[in-house]
Parts: sequence; C-alpha cells; structure tokens
Amino acid sequence: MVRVRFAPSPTGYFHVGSARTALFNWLFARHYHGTFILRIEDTDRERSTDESIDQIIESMTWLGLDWDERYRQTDLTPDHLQAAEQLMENGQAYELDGAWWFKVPADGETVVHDSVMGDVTFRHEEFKDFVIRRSDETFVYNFVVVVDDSNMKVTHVIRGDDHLINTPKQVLLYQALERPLPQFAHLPLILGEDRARLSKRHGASSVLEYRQMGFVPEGLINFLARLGWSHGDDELFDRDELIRLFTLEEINRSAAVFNHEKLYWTNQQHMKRLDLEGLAGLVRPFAVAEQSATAEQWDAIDRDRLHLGVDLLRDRSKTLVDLAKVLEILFAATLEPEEPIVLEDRQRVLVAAVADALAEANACEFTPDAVHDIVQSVLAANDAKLKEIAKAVRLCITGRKVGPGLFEIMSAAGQDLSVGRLRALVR
RNA sequence: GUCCCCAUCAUCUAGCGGCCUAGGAUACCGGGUUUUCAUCCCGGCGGCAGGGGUUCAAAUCCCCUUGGGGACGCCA
Repeated sequence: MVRVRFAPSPTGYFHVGSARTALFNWLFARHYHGTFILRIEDTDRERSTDESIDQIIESMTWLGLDWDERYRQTDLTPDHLQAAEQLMENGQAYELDGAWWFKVPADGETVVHDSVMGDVTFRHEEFKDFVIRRSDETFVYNFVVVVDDSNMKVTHVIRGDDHLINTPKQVLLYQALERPLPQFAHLPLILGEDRARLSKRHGASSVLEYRQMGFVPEGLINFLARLGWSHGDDELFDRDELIRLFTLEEINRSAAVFNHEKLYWTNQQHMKRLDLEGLAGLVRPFAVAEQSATAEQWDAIDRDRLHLGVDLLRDRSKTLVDLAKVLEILFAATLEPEEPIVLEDRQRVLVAAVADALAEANACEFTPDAVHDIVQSVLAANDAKLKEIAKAVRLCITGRKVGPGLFEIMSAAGQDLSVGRLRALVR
C-alpha cells in the first residue's frame, strides 16, 4: 500500500515549487490508490505561523490536492522523545552542551538509492555528528522527519532535490532506529528565468498570486506537472489523465526554468476546454472584482447569453482576468469606445436601419443566426456590404477595435443593449 | 572552498546504441481561414556545451574539462 506525504513548513507564503512537490506526491498517491498525507512541519517555533498554515490549506484546496490524513508535527513530540531516548540508551546519541547529538559512524559510506537520481554515495567522513534535540528540548528536522515518516509508515519520500544531501543522515537514523527505509525520490528544483532557484525576486511565486492573476487550477497543475515530468510529446493533460499516466520513471533529473509564456498558453488551453457552466463560475468573482458586472447582474443574466459570451470571449483570453474584463460587453449600459467612432452619412443611415430592424426582432429569438439574417437583409436592401459598417458597429457594441463576430457578440449582449448602443451612436 | 546533482533549440521536453540529415510544445517570423482580432490550420527559424575514449555504429555508455544548480545551522 502506497503512503506518501507532503511536508511543508509554514514559515512563509506557499510557493509554486512547493505546489509542484505536493502535486507529484498527490499524483503518485492517487495513481496507486494510496494515501496522501499532509504533514505541517512546524517545529521551527520562531518562524512558523498560523497564517502560513492557512495559506497552505487554501492553496492546496484551490488546486484540488486533497489529503487523506493531516498532522501537525509539533503534536508528535512524544514520539520524537521516545525515539531520541532510544538512541541515547543505545549509545548512538550523546549529550553535549545541553543538546543531544547523533553519532555518525567515522568510517564507511552510505548509498542512497533514489528513484530519480539513481545511486548516490556519501562518505561518512564528510559529515560530522549532528544535533537531534536542541538545548531547548525541541527536535531538529533531520530527526523528526525520520521518526514521523517511519511512524506514519510512509513508503515513498518524494521531495525537492535540496534534501538529497540530508538523505544519508536520515538513512543512518533509520538504521540506528532499526526502522525500514522508505523509497526516496528527489525532484529537480524549479528555477527562475535567471536560472537561480525560484523565489520572490522572480515576481509572482506564490500559488495564491497565480490564482489572483486568473489562472485556473487545471492550467497551473498541467503546467507544473510538465516541469520535470513528461509523457512523450503530450502537452495537455486534465487531472484524471495526469493521475492515470503519472509515474516516477518519467521524472527528469535536471532543473527546469519556470516559463511564464507557456503557463499562459497552457492556461488558455484549459480555459478553452472547460465546460461553459464551470468556466462561468470561475470567472464570476473576477468579473465582479473588475466591475464588469455586479453580483446581482451576473446572477440575473440569461444563462444562454452568458454562456455564449464566455464561449466567444475565451478564445481571446489567457486568464480569467482577461475574460472578466471583456465580459463587460454583456452588462455595461454604456461602453467607452477605445477610439472615436466616425460615421459618414451613409454609414449612419445603415446603422440606424440595422438598429430599427433589430429592435423589431422577437426578443426570445435574438440568436446569432437571427441577428445575422436581420442585419444581412437590411444591408441587402440598401445594397451595402457588412464591411462598410463592421468597424463602427464593433466599436459601438464592444467598445473595442477587435473581437468576436458581430452577430454572435450582439446576440450575447442581448437585444436591449445592442439596440440601445447602436441608437445612442446614431442619435 | 568542500560535498552532491544536472547538462538536447531562448524556454519546457521526446530520445533510454542503429528507427535521428534529432521529434513535439511555448515564444518568434511568414502564409491560409475570418466582417476585425483571437482561436484554428500550414510553413519557417532554432539544439545534442567542448574534448577524449568504448563500439561495426553514440544525443544515447565511460572519463576529463567547462557551465549551471543545490547543500554545507541547536532552519526546514
């Protein structure tokens, strides 16, 4: 039975590197129908905060990485003490300056068998004895992680590359404690554009910031999964595919640079694939925040119109924020055109005629096809081409120079808004 | 500095000795479609860090160099 854990320390914001580690553990657990444990490593009393814990929970919940068991490391202190005392009694640890030190064998070497990195050999002479219990009687990471993983029957330790060097010390501890070794798998780190370890300096790096920027969970997850993991030439995966295909064998050994352009593209692809109802639900808070609509307006709008608008506009949006902004087209009483609309007399006549014809349409059948037929018949009657008024009408209806097809967007904006905007233009 | 890891287009990657005059994706540049833009489709640009081996054959295996990253706490 597979048991894995994700063990973040609540000492700051929850960044995407941690999210990737959490994701890989979660995918591994779900792939093998195992158990995914969330263990908050808060043994650093100085720096651990409840706000950080909240952020971890909120980030993982948003990403959809659900856990089966949850622990807080400081609750496990009795277990740590028991294990430490065992080492003291065995003579494998000793006290010095009020702290308890683990005795590292002077000779020999320890080989870590890593699923990703292969066999890595460390000579014992390279590290000296290390503290397992501080003089304030709290326990140190390298020690508690072993005790906890062992007690929790963790079968696979999947974590960042930066822990590889700690691993031989932990292996020694497992042996001293006479506990079975888990299988280790160390993930390559994620780098910033400057090839340094990803951090705040590289701009947005916390999961919640990406949520705020309008990325959808499926998009971020897909992008993160492709950083260090691959499945042939495939690029796009939904959650279930990831679970089905994920294995440790496909993990890369080299660090990957976090590439924002590709994140945006991946996100757009997922926005294109989401069902309209779901996508509409995701944009709602952004639309309200961007003041494209009030919550009341949003909830009151005809669903078909909303879905049509979302569908038309999502191909032009990389994020939910982009989408939310242009969605004002469906709600705003007045739209400020991004450039002045200049109408010649003939155009004015045509637009007025179109507005009148649209006003007479059956409100229940203001579909793209119906709008198309109405507009085209008006144009035909006046021996005109759509091209003559297209730019002006688009600016008038959407406030923008570019956008979806006129008939569709007018249908999405609805009869009242469309007619109103056209009449305001020719008045 | 010491130890450890890594090394294919700008970036993410496929490749696990012959299928590779190295494939896909992003970005970029053209073209097509369209009422405009986007989407979409087609095409282009662009890489095995360098040097030694091993082998009939190396992007793939070994060594060295170089480059990048990580760890060297009574942090996690």
